[in-house]
Amino acid sequence: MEEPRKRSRPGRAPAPAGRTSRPRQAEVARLAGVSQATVSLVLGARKQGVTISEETRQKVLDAVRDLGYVPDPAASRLAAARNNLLGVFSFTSTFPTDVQHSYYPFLVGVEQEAAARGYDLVLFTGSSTGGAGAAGPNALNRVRLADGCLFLGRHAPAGELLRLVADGFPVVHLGRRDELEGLAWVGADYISASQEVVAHLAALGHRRIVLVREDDEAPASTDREHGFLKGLEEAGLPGGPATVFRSADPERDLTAERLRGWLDEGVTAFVAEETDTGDAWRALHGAAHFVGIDCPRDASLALLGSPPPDLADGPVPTGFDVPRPQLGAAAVRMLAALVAGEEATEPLVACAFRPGSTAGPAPVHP
Amino acid sequence: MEEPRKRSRPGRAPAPAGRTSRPRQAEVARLAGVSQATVSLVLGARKQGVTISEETRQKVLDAVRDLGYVPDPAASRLAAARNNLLGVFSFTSTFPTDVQHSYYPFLVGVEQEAAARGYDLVLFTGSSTGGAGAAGPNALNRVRLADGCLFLGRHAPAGELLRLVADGFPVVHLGRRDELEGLAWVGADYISASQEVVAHLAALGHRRIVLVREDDEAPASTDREHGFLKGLEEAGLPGGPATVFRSADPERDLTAERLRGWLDEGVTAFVAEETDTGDAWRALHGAAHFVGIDCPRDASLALLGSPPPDLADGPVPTGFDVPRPQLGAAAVRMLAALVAGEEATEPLVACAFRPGSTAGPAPVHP
DNA sequence: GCGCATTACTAATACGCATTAGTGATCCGG
DNA sequence: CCGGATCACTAATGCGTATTAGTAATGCGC
Repeated sequence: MEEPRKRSRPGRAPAPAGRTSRPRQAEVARLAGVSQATVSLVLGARKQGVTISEETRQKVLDAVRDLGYVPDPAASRLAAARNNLLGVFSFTSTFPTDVQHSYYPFLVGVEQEAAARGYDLVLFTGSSTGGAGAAGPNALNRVRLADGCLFLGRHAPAGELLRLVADGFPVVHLGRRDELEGLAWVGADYISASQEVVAHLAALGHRRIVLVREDDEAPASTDREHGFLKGLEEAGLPGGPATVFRSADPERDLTAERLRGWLDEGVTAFVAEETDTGDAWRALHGAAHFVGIDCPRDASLALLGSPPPDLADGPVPTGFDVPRPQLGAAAVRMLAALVAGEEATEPLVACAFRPGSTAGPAPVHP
Repeated sequence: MEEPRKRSRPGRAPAPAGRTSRPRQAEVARLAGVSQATVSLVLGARKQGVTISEETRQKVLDAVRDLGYVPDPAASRLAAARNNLLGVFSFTSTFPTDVQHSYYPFLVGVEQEAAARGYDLVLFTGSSTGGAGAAGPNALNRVRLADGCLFLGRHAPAGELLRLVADGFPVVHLGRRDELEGLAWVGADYISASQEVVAHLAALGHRRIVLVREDDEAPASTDREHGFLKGLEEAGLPGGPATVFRSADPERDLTAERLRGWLDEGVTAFVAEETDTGDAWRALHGAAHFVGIDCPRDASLALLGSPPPDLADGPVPTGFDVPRPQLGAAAVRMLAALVAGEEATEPLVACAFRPGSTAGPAPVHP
């Protein structure tokens, strides 16, 4: 048989030359005259029952100082079975050249909340997927190296997302996505916010209000319409499809004639939804200006969201702000909950009403 | 006595409830009908002698795909391997509320270059906030989880940085930092760029040029002065301390009288350095405006950098642009080189000359 | 057809730390 | 003064991966 000599250790290559190896807990333990486990106990946040005498504690801490010991995060995280890493995946590049197109405002909240909870962030770039990551149908797999992952934008392929969810991997989508069964998400409460804007207009005396929206089926759009109609109903105002103007190209279809027609019919307030392009608001704003409306004297305007950058210099529109940093923070909270195996937290984040200066009392009609 | 049942395993807390754990190499191995070691061999970059049959290789790769296996970064690191993660650490929050103060332009380049090389980025958070991420003297230590780390801003504590370097951990500082022995950095070549601006002015016929700078010792400042003086010398113009106006508070000290004095002495061009606050340029710009100088007819102005945001709407200053995205990319290139055990790459990145509209031919003197 | 190479794997670690069962001591009540 | 409780620690193990020694199977030369 084999004689019991010590195996010439497999498992490790010699340490890279020239690299002064840092002290380990074992060295600290030797210097302090205790066991490695004791060192770990002293250094680790006190868990439960374990008690360490003050004397031992000091010996260990002294040794730690003398040797300049610092823990190896890889080992800690491996042993603790959690990496303290949250993924952030955006299908487009996280830092596009043009900051206007970035998720920056969300990331502000994401970073803050993650930091507050002791998580670091891993940024995955789905767009490139060059180098190591396979671009194939499994491009999303790489996110599994984190404890959970946040998805930004509506371009993440549904199939892969659901696969992750089905595997029990914690996933949170920033932006409503409830067509995907089981996918956790956080989103802004456009319904309540839109309703509130209508209530504001109604309180100012407006009886006939029209919503201008683009022609898509995104939840963000239908929610706003929903809230708009709910607001009308609450205020006891006439609702129905006639109060909603829907167009695939508002800048072309929202003509001066149409606007004058509405005014003649007694409409005194107009509400536009916010979209990627900002076209609805731009069209409304443009037509009102063209017709020569003195806003808010002749009529009131409101915007269900924030104005596009090119109109940022104009008067502040009455409406609401999407609290992007708070959305980011809420997403991290939910993700952290899922990672911890808890229930998902509240998905809806309230929008802040913005008084603005484009809405005023309804003009007294002759 | 106890019957020989399996020890109720110490060493591990039960996995968080309800969480199906990610697949490991062991699961892949079982599915493929091979050993864990084989999986590791197939996935790892082919080392030496080991050979794997194409058939086995495929079985393993199929199993990897089916299970969505991704290596655990902590385990990889612990086993002395790479994990394709580059750290990004900024002492201040990476995404401050005000995008103006962010490292965004650098990150554009960092992300691109990292993606191109197959690295993902880990954003180490909690630098500013006192979150769970520990503020202690070892706040920087967690970056060791990554293969290397990029540091932004000049607030990273020197001691800890040097400790990382001394331990052989790949570190690159974005921004010159050569007072720290052994620290690799990348920075903009302010010397050449400043020299070029002076050359441009000299070519326009200016014979007397004054530099306005703030009163600090940052390399970015001294480099600009150095390049300025070098430019004068090259052009055969009078140099010396008289051509440099140095003030801790330029807006107060750079008075209209002083400016008139210079003009009377025959100075026809003024150069300001760029600083965090932009005060030098603001003072110069303000005084020139106050004195009623028609720029560039009466005198030329130049800015060694970019104007502060509040002056972004004014005329484009002649000077140079700091190529922030390229700096980010260069930093990643250097970091990747260090991780691969190669020599550091070129640390200096050239700035782009910006013609602008504030410099013109020197006025003909009576 | 026997030794020696080569091929294609697997077994057995080691990495550094966290956790928990176990083990002497010491204390305490009755 | 004995059994149990408490205290203060240590031993043993596992986390998931990389590496290397070992091995069975096959090929090959002479």
